[in-house]
Amino acid sequence: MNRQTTQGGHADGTVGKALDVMDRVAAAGRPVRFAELLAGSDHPKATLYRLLQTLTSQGMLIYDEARQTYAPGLRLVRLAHAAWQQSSLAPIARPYLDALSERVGETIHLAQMDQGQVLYVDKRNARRPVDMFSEAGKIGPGYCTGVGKAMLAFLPPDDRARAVNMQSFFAHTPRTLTSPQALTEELAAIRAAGVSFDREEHEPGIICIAAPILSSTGRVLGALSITAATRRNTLDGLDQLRPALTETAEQIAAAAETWQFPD
Amino acid sequence: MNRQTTQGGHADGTVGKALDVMDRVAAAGRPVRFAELLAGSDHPKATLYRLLQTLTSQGMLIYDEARQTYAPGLRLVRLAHAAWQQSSLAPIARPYLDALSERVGETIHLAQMDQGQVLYVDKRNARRPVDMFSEAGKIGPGYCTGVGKAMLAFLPPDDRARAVNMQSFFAHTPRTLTSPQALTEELAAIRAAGVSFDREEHEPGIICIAAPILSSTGRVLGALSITAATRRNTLDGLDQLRPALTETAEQIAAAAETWQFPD
DNA sequence: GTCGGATGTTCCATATAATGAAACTGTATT
DNA sequence: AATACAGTTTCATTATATGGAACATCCGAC
Repeated sequence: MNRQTTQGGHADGTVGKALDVMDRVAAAGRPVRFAELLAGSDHPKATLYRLLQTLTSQGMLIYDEARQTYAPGLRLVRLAHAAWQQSSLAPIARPYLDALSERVGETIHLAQMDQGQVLYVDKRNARRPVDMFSEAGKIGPGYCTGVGKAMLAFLPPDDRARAVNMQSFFAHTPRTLTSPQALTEELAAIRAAGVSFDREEHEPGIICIAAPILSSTGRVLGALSITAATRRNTLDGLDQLRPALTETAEQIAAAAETWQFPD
Repeated sequence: MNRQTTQGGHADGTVGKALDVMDRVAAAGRPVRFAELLAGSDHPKATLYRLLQTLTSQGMLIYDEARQTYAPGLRLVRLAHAAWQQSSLAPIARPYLDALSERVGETIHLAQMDQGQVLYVDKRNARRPVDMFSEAGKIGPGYCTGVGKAMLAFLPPDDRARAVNMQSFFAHTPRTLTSPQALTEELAAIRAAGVSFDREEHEPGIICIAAPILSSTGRVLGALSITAATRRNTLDGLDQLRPALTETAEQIAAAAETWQFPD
């Protein structure tokens, strides 16, 4: 039950409206009926209808005639592959994630920031290395995850303030930080420490240590985390892995740098 | 060097044009400059320019000011996650792929058809991983891959004819089928056999056996393949795995069926 | 430094495509 | 049969996209 700020922003032109519809269909997480979308939208019936038709004919949505429902289309998967490969840290970070995974044996996440939210772009499981965006593409909240806080902490002040205000502050657990003030204080502490911890703030029993990935100019590129269950590890235990974590984060930052400026 | 038919189809409305631009940016496989896109597009400068601006402001593209290049944006990854989870066979097939992987130990691909092309939606690596790049979201040709031929073979005749005509018939290897006639004959043989083989038609040294995943009504849902390197296995060797392959394909089909019609 | 040429950006009258109220069709429900 | 509801189509109106051309900016060459 995750009430993220459902934006609504400045939808420029027809394309913006169409993409807004895409978002809503995707956000539903299951096939949706026309009426459902109509209820949640401020477009008139006919307009929404034609948008859906266009998107369907474009392969961005799939329409199930039998059940009269819309779902995101596979064309997206194709496009996203290109995005993942070119515009995410994942391909660059891959070998370093592999090495870190080998070294610490715990679950690892690589994340980036997208519109105030955490977007996971790669992952290593505690055991078998299922590579790929089965899990990548998943989003999470910024204010109560290790990677989210690590990235927020190192944003430029104004961006940070804006991002903090976009958070929902839903109390996922008793430990979740539920106010902008509390979060802002925490972020200052994280800047001082260089790493962030998730102290069961998102899911009970799940803790993590995370470090930002920063460019040489100090810009936030992403974040890296090591996750564990409280029954298998402790915050102190994770803190032992801090050198491995920050070292890897720096390697990824360096690799990204070379990639950005080849000659 | 993969010259797929670059479609050009019926781009309805502004949304269609915008998505066409997205495709071109994604197809480039690297950040592209305005001029490059302009050259490959039949839109006038100003039109293309505004389309790019809209897409960028929507997060569908990322614009690198320094290099003046466009690349697919991370918003896509978010949307695609939803598509992958809801509209692909991958989540349903996951346990069966795991089991098959355990059983045969070779590289496995799960694919679906998208606009005449093969879209890979999941994968398991071989125990001794062959160096082969294919990940979810990747696309491949229909006429010279095991999964592609398996799906084409079982399409309804008219769809099949249309799909066959959309192929590029580029000769990736000496063994590639390079004419619609040759492919059509092969597809008939595959229908009779129930499985297809890739006899180094796409990459030298890489062979595979593939089976279609068919709904109870005979509709093509996707295809499943087992891949190997010629230095480690033979077509006959792969044929030994046919029961495991077809069995898994049937299990996935059955699972998809239940998923489609829960009550 | 100045010129030439290419690349990227803005303008604005026009044409086109999106809009949405309302009418219509089909399918459940009583 | 009557009613309600979800989905689809119509069409005059309006907003939006269009694209030719002018403008700006960058960069290498002379």
